[in-house]
Amino acid sequence: MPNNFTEFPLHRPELLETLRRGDRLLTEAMSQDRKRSRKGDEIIRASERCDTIYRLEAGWVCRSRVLDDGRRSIVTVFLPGDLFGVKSMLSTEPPDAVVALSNVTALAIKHDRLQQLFAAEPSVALRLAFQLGEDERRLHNYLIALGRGNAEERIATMLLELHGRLLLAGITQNGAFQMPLTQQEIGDFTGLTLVHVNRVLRRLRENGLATVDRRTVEIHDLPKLHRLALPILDTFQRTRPEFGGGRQQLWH
Amino acid sequence: MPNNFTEFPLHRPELLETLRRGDRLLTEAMSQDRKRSRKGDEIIRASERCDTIYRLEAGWVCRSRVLDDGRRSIVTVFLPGDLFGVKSMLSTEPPDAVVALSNVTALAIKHDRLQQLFAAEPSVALRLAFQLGEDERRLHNYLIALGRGNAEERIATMLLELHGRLLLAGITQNGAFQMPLTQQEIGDFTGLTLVHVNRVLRRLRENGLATVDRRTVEIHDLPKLHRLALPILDTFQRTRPEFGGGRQQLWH
DNA sequence: CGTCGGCTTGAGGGAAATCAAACGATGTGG
DNA sequence: CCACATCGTTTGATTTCCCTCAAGCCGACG
Repeated sequence: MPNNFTEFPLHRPELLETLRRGDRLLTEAMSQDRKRSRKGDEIIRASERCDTIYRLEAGWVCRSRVLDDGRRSIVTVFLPGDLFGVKSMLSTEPPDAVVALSNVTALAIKHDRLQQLFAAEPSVALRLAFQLGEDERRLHNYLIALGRGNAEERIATMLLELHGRLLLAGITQNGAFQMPLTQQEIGDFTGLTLVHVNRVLRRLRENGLATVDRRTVEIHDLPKLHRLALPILDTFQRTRPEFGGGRQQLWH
Repeated sequence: MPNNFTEFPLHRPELLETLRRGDRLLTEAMSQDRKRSRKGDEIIRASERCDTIYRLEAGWVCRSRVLDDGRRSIVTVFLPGDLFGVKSMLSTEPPDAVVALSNVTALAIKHDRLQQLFAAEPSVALRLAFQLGEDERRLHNYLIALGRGNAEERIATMLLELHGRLLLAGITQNGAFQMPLTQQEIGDFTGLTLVHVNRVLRRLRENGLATVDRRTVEIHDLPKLHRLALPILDTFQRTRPEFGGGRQQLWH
C-alpha cells in the first residue's frame, strides 16, 4: 500500500493537484515505451502472468472472458487516461483477457521501475490508488445494474457512465462521443443480447434521449437519461458535476 | 503497494507459508480490539469515511446497497477469516454499507497502526494484497454470473463458491455448512426474486444436488453441482482442489 | 458486383418477475 | 399454555421482459 496517504481525491479537492501531478509524472516516466495494438488484439492474455502496467493513450480496451459455450462477458472498459494491469502487481494471473476494442496506443512501464518511481514520488502512488478505487467502484455499480436493473436502466447507466468518464478525461464535450463498441459488445457488457440492445437503443432514440449510430453516441436529453438510470446510480454519480452540471477535467 | 513482492500465493506454493504467517501476525496485532455486531447492524455505514480495517472472526457480513425503490443488492459476502474495509485505505467512501448478516465478531485495527505493521512485516502486506486480489476475482466472477448465467447457474455458483471458501478457511467439511442468508438475501446476492430462488432451490433438492433448509446447506452431489455451474466458473475454480478433490486449509 | 460484418425488425417462446395466498416456525404476552 | 403476531418459506396463477430463431437490410470493401 502507498504509505503516504490514505485518502482519496475528488471529494478531497486539495488532493486534486497531487493527483494530476502523479498522472503527469507517471505519463512522463512511461513515455519511452509506447505500444500499439490493433482492434481485437489481446494486450494481456488470460492466465498469463504480466509484469507491466499500461496507461491507455488512445482507443478503448476491455477486460473480457469468453465462456466455453461461446457466451461472452465484458467485465470492464478502460478509456484513455486509465491505467490497466495495476492489480497484476499484487494479485494472481487473472482468468480473463484484456482486449483492444479499437486500435489502441498505450504507454507501458514495468512493475519494478514503477515501484522505484512511486517510492520517490507519493503523487504517483496516489494516481495508482485512485485507479484501483475507481475500478472497484465501477465494478460494484455494474454488479448492481446487472443484478437489479432492467435493460433500459443498464444501457442508460452505461451511456451515462462512459460519458461522464470521457468528460473527466477531457475527451468530449456536450454529450457526443465516439464509442467503438458493436451492439454485440454492448450486450456483452450489459448482459443482454444484441437483438435486445438494438431494441432498447431504438426506444432511446424514439424517445429523444440519445442516439447511438455506428460508433457515435449523442446524448440529447441528459436529464431524462439521468432520470432513467437514477435508481442504479450511486450517490456520487447523482451529485457529481460531470453527470449534468459543471465539469472538471482530470487530465489529457 | 507492498514493495516486497509482486506475486500471489496458492499458485505459488512457496508463498503459502508467508501468507499464513502474515495472517497470524495480523490477527495477533488486532487481537486487542474485538468488536461485536448483531445481525442487521451496519458495521460500516454507507458514504461514511472509515479508518479501520476488520478481520472477520465469526459470522457473516456483506456489502450491500439499497435502492430508492426498495430493490436491494448484495455486492459481496465476507466469511470468517476475510479482511474487509481494506480498500477504504486507498479509495473514497464507498456508496454502500457493510452489514452483519448474522451476529458477528470481528477484530479491528486502525489504518495507521496497520501501516506501521506491514512496513516492518512484508508478510502482512502479502495478506492484504491477497485479500484485495481475491475480492476482485470474486467480483469479476459474480459479474459474469449475473450477466450471462441463468438462475440455476448463479445459485449453483454461489453455493460452490461459498463452500470452497469455507473449506479454505477450515470452517467446514464434507459439504455441509451453515449459511445465515434468507432466501430474500440469496436473491439480493444473485439478482433474483425470493420466489424464484425458492423454486431453484427446490429443483436442486429434487434432483439430489443440494438441500438448503433453514440456514443449513448440504451439498449432496458436488460433481453434478459443479457441472451445473461449470460454464460460469473461472479457470481456477475448475481446477482448484477445494472444488472437489483434496483440500488445503489456509487459516483458522 | 458479391460478400461480409454489423444493424434492424418480426414472430414466437421461455425464464423469471409479479401478484396472491397459505403455511410453518419462532417468539411474545396475556 | 394458548392466542396471536411476525418472519421466512412454499406454492399456484398470471404477466412481462428478454431471448431465440429467422430473415432482410445497409454500408464497407475486395
